[in-house]
This record gives sequence, structure tokens and C-alpha cells, in this order.
Amino acid sequence: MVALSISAYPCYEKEMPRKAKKLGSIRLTEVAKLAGVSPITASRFFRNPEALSVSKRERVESAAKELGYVPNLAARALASQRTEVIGVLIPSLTNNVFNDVLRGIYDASEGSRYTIQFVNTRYSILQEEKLLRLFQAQKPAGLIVTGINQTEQSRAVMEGMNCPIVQIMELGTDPVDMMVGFSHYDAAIAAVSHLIGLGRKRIGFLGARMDPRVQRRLEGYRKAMKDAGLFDPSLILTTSTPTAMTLGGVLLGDLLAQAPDLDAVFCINDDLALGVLFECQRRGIAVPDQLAIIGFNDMEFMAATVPTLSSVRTNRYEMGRDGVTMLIDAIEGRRTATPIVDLGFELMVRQSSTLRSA
Amino acid sequence: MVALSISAYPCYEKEMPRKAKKLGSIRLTEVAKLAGVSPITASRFFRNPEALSVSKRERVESAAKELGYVPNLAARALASQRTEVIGVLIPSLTNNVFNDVLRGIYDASEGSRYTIQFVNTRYSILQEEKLLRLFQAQKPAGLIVTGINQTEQSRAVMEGMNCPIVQIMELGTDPVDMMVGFSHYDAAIAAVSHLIGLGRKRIGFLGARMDPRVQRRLEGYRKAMKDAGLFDPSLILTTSTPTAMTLGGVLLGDLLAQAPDLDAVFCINDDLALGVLFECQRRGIAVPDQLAIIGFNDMEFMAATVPTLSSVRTNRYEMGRDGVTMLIDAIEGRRTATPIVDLGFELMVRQSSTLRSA
DNA sequence: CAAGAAAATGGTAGCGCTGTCTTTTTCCTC
DNA sequence: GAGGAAAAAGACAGCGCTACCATTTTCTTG
Repeated sequence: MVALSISAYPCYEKEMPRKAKKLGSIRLTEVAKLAGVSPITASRFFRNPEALSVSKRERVESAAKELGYVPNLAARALASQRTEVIGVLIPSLTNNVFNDVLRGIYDASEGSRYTIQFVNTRYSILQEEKLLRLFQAQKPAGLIVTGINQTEQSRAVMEGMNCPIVQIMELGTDPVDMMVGFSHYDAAIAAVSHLIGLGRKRIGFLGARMDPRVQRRLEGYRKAMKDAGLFDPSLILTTSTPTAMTLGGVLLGDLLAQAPDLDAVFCINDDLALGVLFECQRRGIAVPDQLAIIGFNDMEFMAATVPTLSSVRTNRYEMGRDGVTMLIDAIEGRRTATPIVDLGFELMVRQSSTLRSA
Repeated sequence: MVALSISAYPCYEKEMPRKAKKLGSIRLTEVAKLAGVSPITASRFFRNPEALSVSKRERVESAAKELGYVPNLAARALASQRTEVIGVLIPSLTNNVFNDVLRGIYDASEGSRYTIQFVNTRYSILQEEKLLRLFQAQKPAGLIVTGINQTEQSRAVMEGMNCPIVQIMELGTDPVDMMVGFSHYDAAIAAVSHLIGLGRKRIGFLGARMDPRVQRRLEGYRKAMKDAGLFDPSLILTTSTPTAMTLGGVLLGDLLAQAPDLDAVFCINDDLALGVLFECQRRGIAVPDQLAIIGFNDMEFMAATVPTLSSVRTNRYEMGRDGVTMLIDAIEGRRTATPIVDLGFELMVRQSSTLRSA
């Protein structure tokens, strides 16, 4: 481990005394001496043990263990001109979606020699560009970025970085390097078509924090509604406010004000959907009889509600997991044949869109 | 940024060519040359600009900007024998509680020169010890650890680390260095006393993933129930299963089986509480008339449900935020007077424990 | 068993920066 | 304007490791 600061221009109060040199500090030299080999041989042991003869290998190993040697990664990075860091750029820590993605990334990278260094772009492509430049300066082993909407400069930086890069969360035709995601457009079409197929005509769209992926879901909604001849702009309500469960209720109220004959609602995420469900309980709107609800992402709680909530399952954990796995494989020269992986989605039909209480 | 790998004994496939040296690489020397100063002066500019005369300061600054200089942090760490990394050990990425804590940590450290390097202990104190050793080897500028239940070895490692350390999430009498948290014991007593004060007699306890902090909440529950002469072990149901909203419903069913006269339930977190609420809807149990519910943490959604759910607000974001802030202050020699900060808690009384529908 | 190829090992130099100490410059004050 | 103190700037060496190349040892094979 160790991660050096991400700030480009730090500024200390004062210089520190060069303290207690050598004080019990076990360097590679010490290990080499104890093992009776040259430092470079000891060095090789840690990087490529296969290159040593069995006898030396054993001697270095036991010497290292005896001395409790721990490599100095800063020195290693300086000498080798590279690090074992995987940089991860994610737009939010508030949004639970990324929680799952991060979990996948951490789980899959555990046990590997790589360290995850994640940073938060706060849904700003300018912030993303800035963070990308900082990563660039440090030559990470690989990079995971969210989505496909980077600035031109960001793209240029990435292309010049000379390390594998995986874009996650969605798909596009022009990857910087590799991609793991799914089509938000198609997923939205599936959700809306499901509602249309059930005979719903006045299907609303509820969106918050309209990031690029949510925009694409809106496009899918538009497409499906237009194809069915049901499109009506007054059925759409979006806000740039960050999403929250309480917001779901508020938005439903607003949408009902502009479209009182609403008979279904497609929420761009599950938090909104649950907020809508509670608002319906509050207003005495029967779900799904009067209003069908479908969410997006299929968080764990969607199966626990009353009525259970329909949603579109997205493979968030898997995107993280497969993303790093592909990345690490590429770093180590084992590139997969297909640079673009579609993890798909699954329509989870539950009571909120189908159950009709007789 | 940059973070060097956290693996102690990495192992490369092969040595890499020492590629394209000097190739446009802007080093401090180049900046110094352009600015017409010595490298060491340029170095000082980045660490302590106050020490330079105004003219040199401006010259170095513009030279750095012109060349697009970015410091090599590995070299810096090697030469200065320290890093600008703050290590964060957190037990889970699944539990949303830590999401909020992490958010506080990231928000408060943004703009500082420190990089957050967080690792996941998975609720294992052995894993924690292992990760602590890895951090130790790299001399982080500071450390944030969760809770007060470390192994003896972990404590020894921390005490020998020679860097500020903040323990977050709870309080104890014997901090390694600093602490930011609150009393889970007192918070549980407050929640249970509230229910007792409302005349509830058969108050259940529902717990999942019994980590040390949850154990202390159980102790608080025991204390309050015993003091009121209401304690009955059959009112307690715990499981080591990780918490989830679906689990809330299951546990309520089990608890009702062993205590059918249950009239209130204290859930050790909000997910369980919401799961319980839905299970009540499913079983036709009136909340709060037949069963009062109180959760723990006061997640955002607790105010959005029907009925709204009572909870104990914990200042998770603030624990993260204040934790790093204290840590950074200590790193930079501005130690606060009080090493132990109690962020308290707040009883959020809502409909699920009070409303009586006439 | 000699000769060449391959494998294993070692010597050297430096990655880019900063701590320490020394030298130079600037700023006072009388 | 001289003398001393403080501030500013610089020289030097080295942090711990690894890339590169040179060297030695081991393994083949005719």
C-alpha cells in the first residue's frame, strides 16, 4: 500500500528532520546480506521468483521472513517508473449504485497486488478531467472510469496514458480501451414496454439528478412511448436535485398536478420508486390498480415492499467485479478477445406493475 | 496522487524496459532551470512558498505552470521518508452507514494535500490487523480506524506507528490517540426508554450482524429493560447474518413466534425497521397501534415512510468529516485540546412509535 | 569432454526529490 | 554607512530500489 498524496501542489509547514536513519529499517540490502546473495537477486525474488535457483530462492525467502522485510514501495515506484495502483473515478458516494460497483471492484481486486485508489468526480466532467490529470502524472497500472461522457481533453489524457482503461456503467461504440456495461436506453424501453403491454396509457417519467445515463433512460422512455403513440411531454418530470426517497413523493405530487390521469410511472431509480409508493399510501392511491410503479436498478429492498416493486435489474456489482478483472488481465498482458462486454439487464416484474387486487 | 500497491510481495512477470527517459518528463530541475533558480529553491516553492522571496516565488510558479509540472510523488516519498496518505480502515462497503462516513471523510479531505486510501476489514479484526501492518510499512501521515475492538497486536502496531490515529464510530475510555463517536449503549437506552415511556411492555430487540457496536446497543437494551422490570430474554432475537431489508420481515416473523404478545420492537438499524414495517403491512399488524417500531441511524428514508419511522439519529457523516479534520489537524501539529469527541445522537420520534389512529 | 547456448547472478548507475548544512543576500539599527 | 542578525538561496548527498548490461555458472549436445 501507500498512496502518495493526490494534491499536486502541497505545501508543508516546515522541513522535517531526517530522522533516525537505518534505525532498524530493514532494507533489501539487509535481506540480501543475510541470504548471502546480491541485492539485485533479492530484488528479483520479490518480482519474479521463478528466475532464481531453488536454493537462493529459499534463502532469500527465509531471510526476508526472519527480518520481517517489507518493501519500500516509494523506492520501488521511483526506480521502476510505475506503480501498482488502479485508479477508479466514480461520480458519487451518495448514490448506492456506486456502492455496489465499488464493492465489486474491491472484492475482485483483493488478493491481487493492486491497490484501488478511488476518487469522486461529483458528477462533474471537469472535476473528472482534473482527477484524470493527477492520475496521469502518477502512471497508474490501470484506470476505471464511469461512463462514456468525458471531455475531449479527458479522452486525450486517457489515450496518452499508456495503461489499460475500462469504462464501466454503460456502453458505447467508441471505447477508449475496454468497456463493461449495459444499454440504459434498451433497459428503459423494456421497462416502459412492459407497462404499455399491460394496457397502461398515461405512463409518467420521474427523473432526478439527470446524469448522462439517466438521460439515456429518458431517451428510451421517449422512444417506447412514441412508438406506441402515447408520448406526451407533460408526462415527464425531471429535476437536477440529487435523488432521495423523500424526493420520490414530492415529484409524484408535482407530476400528478400536471398529469392527473397518470396510470403508471417509470422512476429512474428505486429510491424514487419507493418514495412514490409511500406517497401513494399517503394519498390513498392504490398500487398498482390506480397507479403502476416500476423502478430501476433492482436494489435489494424492492422485493421486500408491500406491494413488491417492479424494477430493472442492473448488474452493478458485476460491472465492478468484471471491470477490474478485465483491467488486471489487460495489465498483465492477458487481454480478452472482446473489449466491450454487455452485462445486460433483467426486467423484474413484481406486484407494483401487475397485481390486480380483485 | 498515486498509491503504491498494498501487496507486500508482488511479483511481476518480467522486468520492464526502462523506457523513454527524459522524454518530455518535466522534472523539478527543468522548472528550476526555466525559473532561473536552483532545484532546491523550486522544491521549496512547492512545500513552503513563504520561504521564498516574492520574485522567485512568482518565477517558479509561472515556470511550473508553463511546463505543466507535476511532482513525482514516489520520489518525494522516498526522499522525505513520508507520504501524504491517510489510511482508512472500515469494516464494510455493504452497510450504508459506512457510506455516509466515507462521504464525510472524502468531503473533508478534499482540497487538502492528503489522499485517502481506504481498505475493507470485512468485520474481521484479524483482517484489520493484517491491513494495519501493511499500512504501517508505508508510514501513512495518519490513520482512521473503526471502533475500539482491535486485537492486542493491532494496538501495538498502531501505538508504534508514530502518526496520529483517530478511532471513529464509538467511544471508549482508552483511545489509541483520538476518538470521534458516540455511545451506542446510551443511544439504545434512549430508544428503549422512549418506548417504555409510551407504556410499551413487551419490547423486542432485533439484531443482525452483531458487530461490537451492535452488541453495545443490545447491552443498552438489556439495561433499560431490566431497570424497568421488563426484561425477558425471549424478546431478543439476533442473527449473525448480514443485515438487509428483507431480513427485517423474516426476523419479525421469528420474533413473533417466540413472543406473540410483542407490542414494540427496537431494530438495530433502519433497514431492519423498514423490513419490519412492510412485514406488518403484509400481516395486517397496525403500526404503531399494535406494534411500535423504532430503528437506528435515522437514514434519510425513515421520514418518507407511511407511517414515518422513529429512529435514533447518528451523525455518521459528521463522524467521518470531524474524524479526518481532527486527524489532519494533528498531522499538521494543531492538536485539539480534547482527544475524545462525543458527537452524540438524537432520538427522532415519529409516527411509528407515537401516532395512535383513533 | 569441448564448445556453445541458456540460465543464474552481480555491478553500476540512477529514478526525482528533499534534509542538512553552507554560503550569499537582504534588512535592520545605531 | 558599518556591523551584525536574519532571511534567502544553493551544494551536496542519498532515500531504497530496479533497469540495464556484464559476468559467471549450469546445462546441453555433438
